[in-house]
Amino acid sequence: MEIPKTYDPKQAEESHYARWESAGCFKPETNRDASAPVYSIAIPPPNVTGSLHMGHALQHTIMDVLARYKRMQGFRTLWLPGFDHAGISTQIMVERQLKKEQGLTRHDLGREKFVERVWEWNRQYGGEIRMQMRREGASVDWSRERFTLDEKLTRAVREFFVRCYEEGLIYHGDGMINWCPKDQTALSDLEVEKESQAGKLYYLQYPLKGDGGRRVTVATTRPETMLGDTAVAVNPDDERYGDLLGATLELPLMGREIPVVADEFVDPAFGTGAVKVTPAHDPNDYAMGQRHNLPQVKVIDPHARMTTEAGAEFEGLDRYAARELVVQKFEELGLLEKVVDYEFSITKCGRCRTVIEPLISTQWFLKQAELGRAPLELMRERREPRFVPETPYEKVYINWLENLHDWTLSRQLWWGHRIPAWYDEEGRVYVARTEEEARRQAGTDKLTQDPDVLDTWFSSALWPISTLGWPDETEDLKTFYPTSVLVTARDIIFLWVSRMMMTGVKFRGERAFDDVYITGTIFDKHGQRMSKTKQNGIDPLDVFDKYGVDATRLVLASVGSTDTRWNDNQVESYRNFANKIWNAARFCLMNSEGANAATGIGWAHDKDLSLADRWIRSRFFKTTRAVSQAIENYQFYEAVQTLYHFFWDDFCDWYIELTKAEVTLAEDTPARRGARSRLLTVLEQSLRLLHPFMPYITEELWLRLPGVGAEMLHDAYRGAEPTIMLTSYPRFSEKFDYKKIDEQAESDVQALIELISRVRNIRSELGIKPGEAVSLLISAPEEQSRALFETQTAQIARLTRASDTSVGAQLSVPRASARAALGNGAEVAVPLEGLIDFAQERARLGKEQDKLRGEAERLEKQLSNPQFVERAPEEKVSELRQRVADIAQRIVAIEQMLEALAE
RNA sequence: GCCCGCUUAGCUCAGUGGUAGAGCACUCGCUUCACACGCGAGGGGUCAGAAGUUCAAGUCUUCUAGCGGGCACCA
Repeated sequence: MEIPKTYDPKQAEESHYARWESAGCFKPETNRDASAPVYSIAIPPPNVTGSLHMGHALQHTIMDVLARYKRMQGFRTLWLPGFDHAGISTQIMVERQLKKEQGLTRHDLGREKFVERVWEWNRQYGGEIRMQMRREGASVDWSRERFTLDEKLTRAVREFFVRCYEEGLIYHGDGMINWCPKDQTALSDLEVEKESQAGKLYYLQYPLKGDGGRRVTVATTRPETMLGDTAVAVNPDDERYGDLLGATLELPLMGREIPVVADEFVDPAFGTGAVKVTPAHDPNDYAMGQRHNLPQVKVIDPHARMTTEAGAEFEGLDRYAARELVVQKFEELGLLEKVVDYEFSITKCGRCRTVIEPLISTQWFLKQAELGRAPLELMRERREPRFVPETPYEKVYINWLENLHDWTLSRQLWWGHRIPAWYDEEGRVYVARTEEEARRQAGTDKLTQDPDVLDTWFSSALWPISTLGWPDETEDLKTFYPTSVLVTARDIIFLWVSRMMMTGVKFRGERAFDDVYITGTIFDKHGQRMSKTKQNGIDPLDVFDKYGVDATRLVLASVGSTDTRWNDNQVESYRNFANKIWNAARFCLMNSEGANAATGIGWAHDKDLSLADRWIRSRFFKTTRAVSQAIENYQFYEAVQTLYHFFWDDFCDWYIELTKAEVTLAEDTPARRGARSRLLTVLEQSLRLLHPFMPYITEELWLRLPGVGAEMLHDAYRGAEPTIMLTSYPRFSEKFDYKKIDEQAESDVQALIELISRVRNIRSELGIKPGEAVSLLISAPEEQSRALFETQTAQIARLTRASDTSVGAQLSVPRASARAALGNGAEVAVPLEGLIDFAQERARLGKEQDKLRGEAERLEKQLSNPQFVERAPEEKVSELRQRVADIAQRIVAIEQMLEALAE
């Protein structure tokens, strides 16, 4: 079989996904075992706009590793894909495109045509993301793909809305909301961002009515809002203002009379201790206004321009122009006390970065605090869901649920779920699942539907249940809910995670997911957040092209839940690992004549197994156990490291090398066939272990192995096409497989490795050319190690490039030898007559002895501490004693070697 | 203001009480019949600092410094 020397990831990436997909490998129905346990994940639906970034690739890798792992274990596995309509951001992008290409606004087009255009956009970009996900190898069930605006999901949204309305959780009314003057819509508290900014604090003086010239000074960052002031508030305990309570001030520029009120909210230590109150344009002032029954004077309109109520001089002015004019007028009137530099935080629209204008507006609201109560109890009583990592996310989640505010649901947009509310000609509202139902309620068909749409996150909140068919009691819903894990980024714990828990608990009576895995953030190499505006993002597709999907997945799995700076070196090293796998398989395949991956080692017939076989089997099962535990505990870095070192160090560096002589025998003997088959079996099993992380290369190689076939599939997938993804994942059972862990074989091979390494060290340090053969004299006074070395002389000779190797209890060693002390009193000598520099060799041994003495000193100090001997566990103490004895023995051995070298 | 996280080899990061690790980078030697995306051998860390608990601390506690994050407030 011709196999290229270097692995080409593209070839494998193009070969397998379509086959897996068309064979139905991703569908849970492929699992024929009716009693199979269930594993399910609902993907965080990406926005259709734009393309996938590294954060998506990270989440998808984690989910795919879990899905493939569970699938191979025989779980009925569903990873459900889908997309989010992402109301505001999608609408903004299409509007931008419309402006750029045709110079039109959405209003020029009209609602219907505009929405049709957004659908068109979705069809175009959705395809791109599907392509990217296929490239990633994501084993999602495309037949169950969902979109938040699908008819069925829309039904779920209406059901959610109507039920909450009927229960009084949703209401229609006035409230102080975040308004984006550019996007012309209300926003929830979670869709706005605080930003700190350098600005000014203006000290304005308001004259007291009637009293000869007395003034009260208020401090403000927004002088233009004074036009809407309807009071000044002071703290009731503030003695400076005690006599002013109930007094009346004359509001400059407006001439309006406003009262001085007392309110606990006011902090006497801040500013002047007197606060101007603008109930119509500030959330805190709004609340104060309600407490004191103050009028609300709206002076700023939805375009952030001043209204008629702001007065003729200001009407129509932009808020910032009005600010300058107000300040100028105060200065002219001598009422501007001072202006100081001041850093404050400003609220901006999360999408367009426009400064938010708090406005009183009629909107739909959800009493989130009531919906949040059940999830909070679930967390407190049963600690569900389980957050990974637990800190800090569990606390973050709890804190959020404890402080819930009403959620502004309505958006003045066109792209999204239309609010299921209709108004009759008198303005009475009817909330219903359908227009017909609303008509029946109203007793008329002259109804107008509310023009607004719902916050995108309202439909997202239903994702785990709506995608499975809710409100219908579908088989999928019964089978796959609650989902097993949610894998997502930390910035949407409030926006999304908590809300899915609310709807899940409300409508299904239980958690939406068992676990919540929060991924880390990937920064650029300077530690900066990747962003489009900074143009410092790394496109996953570019990395796939450069290093291959499998290598990239290993990096992403290793990143897991830690924040990391992106580093190409890391990908390169895993690319090299993929190549290592490729070449190890290449070696096995080049030597596979007469062999079979299916029957080889059998893992059982001990009498046929060499020391190396027993050793690799033991290493393999320890690896299997460690990797499974790591995946179960979401310790992906640990899993990857374990696999990497097992494959590279144990399998390639030692097993292949130790068995090479037998595997490459010229004659086709039973011994050669057996060795080859065992080698193939280890490879085949290793590929299975690697498959969840590296789906492409493992499939590519697995299919080439002689002897693989449909009979190797997991019982649950009987009858399916042969593919590694449906084989059973190797497992280690403490009860049945404990005999496969062979500590004797492990310590024997460890001794062998030490011997070989010491000889190689001698060769290297003494500058003996690689081509130059040496002789080895191995003295092993203990029977057992002597037997070990005797049976392994061929391997020892091969790996140290020795021409002859003698083993004995106590061999006499020529003075001109380089020597090394080994365990169990053994030692190895390399006679080097004429090649050895005595001084250099003494120095080498001296260095080794110093190292050992340092360690012995430390250990003896510890052992001589009676407290340690008394209080430390006995096994610790005896372990230490044994080590000290071993080191002492080696020190003595080296001492003798040095004496023999003495002039 | 409250809460939280991080600080380990030049770089990116593992390591939740018992001999300080990996990859990359670095040094030396190798066209050794799977692989130079490789093989072999090396060098490199007072685990941010201080105090404490413990027989034993990178690991637990407290404090300090630097960096980062979340929440509240910001008139």
